[in-house]
Amino acid sequence: MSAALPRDFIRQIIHEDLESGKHSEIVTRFPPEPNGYLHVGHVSSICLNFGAAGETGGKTYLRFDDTNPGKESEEFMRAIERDVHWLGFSWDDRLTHASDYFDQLYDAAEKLIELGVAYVDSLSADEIREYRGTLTEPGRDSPHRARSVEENLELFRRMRNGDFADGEHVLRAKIDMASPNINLRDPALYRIRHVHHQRTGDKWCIYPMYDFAHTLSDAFEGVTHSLCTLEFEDHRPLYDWFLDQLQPTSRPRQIEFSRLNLAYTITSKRKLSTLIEAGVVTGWDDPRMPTIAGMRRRGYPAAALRNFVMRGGVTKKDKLIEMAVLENSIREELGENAERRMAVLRPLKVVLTNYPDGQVEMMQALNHPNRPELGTREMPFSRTIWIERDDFLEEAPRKFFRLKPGGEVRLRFGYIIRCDEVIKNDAGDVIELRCSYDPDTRSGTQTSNRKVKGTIHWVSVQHAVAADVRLYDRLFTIPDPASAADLMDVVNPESLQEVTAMLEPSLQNFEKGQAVQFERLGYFCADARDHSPDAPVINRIVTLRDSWAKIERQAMAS
RNA sequence: UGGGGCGUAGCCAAGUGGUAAGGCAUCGGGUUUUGAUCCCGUGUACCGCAGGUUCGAAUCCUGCCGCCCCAGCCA
Repeated sequence: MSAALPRDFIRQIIHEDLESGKHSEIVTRFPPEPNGYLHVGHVSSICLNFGAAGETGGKTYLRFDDTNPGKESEEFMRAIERDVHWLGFSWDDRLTHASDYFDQLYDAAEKLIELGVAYVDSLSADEIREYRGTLTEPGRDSPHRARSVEENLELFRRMRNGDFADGEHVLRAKIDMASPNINLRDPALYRIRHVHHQRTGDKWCIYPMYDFAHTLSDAFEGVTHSLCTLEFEDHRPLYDWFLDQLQPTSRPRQIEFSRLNLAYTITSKRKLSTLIEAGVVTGWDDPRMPTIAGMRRRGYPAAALRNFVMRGGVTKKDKLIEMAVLENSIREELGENAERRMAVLRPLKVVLTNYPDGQVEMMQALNHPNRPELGTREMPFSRTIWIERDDFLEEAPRKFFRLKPGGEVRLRFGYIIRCDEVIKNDAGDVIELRCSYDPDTRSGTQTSNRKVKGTIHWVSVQHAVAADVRLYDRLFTIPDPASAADLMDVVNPESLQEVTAMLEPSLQNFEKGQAVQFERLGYFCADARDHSPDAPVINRIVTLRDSWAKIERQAMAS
């Protein structure tokens, strides 16, 4: 059991801390800023935080880092809660906000002033930038750096009371303007913002900065291990500085890990919203979006996502994971659990000339070839059926074992048919096939042990249900779209293709969100938003592995 | 030419001084009424490079190279 658990370096630290008695219970937190939707990258953080704590009987807070009103909203909070919950994690009563601690944070700020390690600066933002120096040159002390404790206290209180306009003053930590670590060059702690806050209303007009609020929120909640991404590594000395100065009863430890990047996608909230604003996608939950909401709507199972990030592990190395890994996790999950159905994406009509007109037979179809306990369903079979256009080739290569003139194929759960005649329109397009069926070859009967190399799927024309099927492909044309000068240059114009497909009648009651495999095509789900029984809208989750496509590719290459 | 990180096969990733797990991908093959699943098999990884310590190093030391992050009153 425990041997199956991942033992990445963070979990190792956690176990050591438990064994050494440093901690008796592990407490972590997932601290999103509610200024956008969660994406694949967050899945890894969520699974790490909730996973590492949960595995040891510890607990995890879902804490909204809502220190920048104006950019944050309730809508995003609700979406985040929904996503984390859907992923399979719960926080019980541990749903908190940085804003829950605004009073304590304010008190802590005054304490820093009293300690003489924080001061009110009255330089403008531009001046502060100038004084900060550069990566290679030290900064200079602000002329206001030497203000007395009393003056600082008075100024800071007046800041809180609303005596000043935005930007007039800022509270800064007094650390070291010459530090090689720029985060230590007197970072801002509080800024004036006369903005309504989504939770605290107009109570405050000064708001704490991330480093200050985050460190103390961790301490207030008794967080033992504060896990964050690599870009905050430089902030750790500041994190520790706050703890050293204020000596809270609980001392959390910050540990950084690398974020997860997925090939052909982006995980920048800013860029994601650009896509929405530009109309490239329909919203945060567009099935092409790498957001949790988008992936959920696309039909990716939560378990697949969890397995996917577990496989990647937790390290400090920059990574760009191939799509194939994600797709494999999805196929693995769906292959095991999704029931099978038949649907024809690009229909080609086939008339079985020797099949009695008007006759309908009910064929027994397995819901899952490897799991007989999932039962069977009936599929009506008749004289006229739809087959996939791709399953017929007039001039077929030797290895093509589907339908071709004079050739035979098995209709899955049906009969073996032979193509006798190809009917074309004036333009020369194949519009119909005339075939004959072999009555002795009905699936399930022992009357025929004839074997044909190919088996194709089909749907009876008179019983078919038409549906709008959305075929999705990667949103970008290059593996690392974030590296593009202009994102718009690398969006895949063919990320969405819509077709009118023909579904087997049992799909009449396809339910929103339900996922099935359309045999030989891939996994599909009824769109959670647009689908309805009389106007089915279906998303392609992922295709099946396609070794025929590979053979074709190889043929093309040679 | 400041500081902080990271470098093990195409992509991830174990490994913590004893002579390189695993997954995905690839390429073969078997089973198959989904060219799916499943099952076998398949990789000289100069462990970034160069020195050094050691009986012995991916693991320790030194130097070098490459990549990422930091100059928001964003998080």
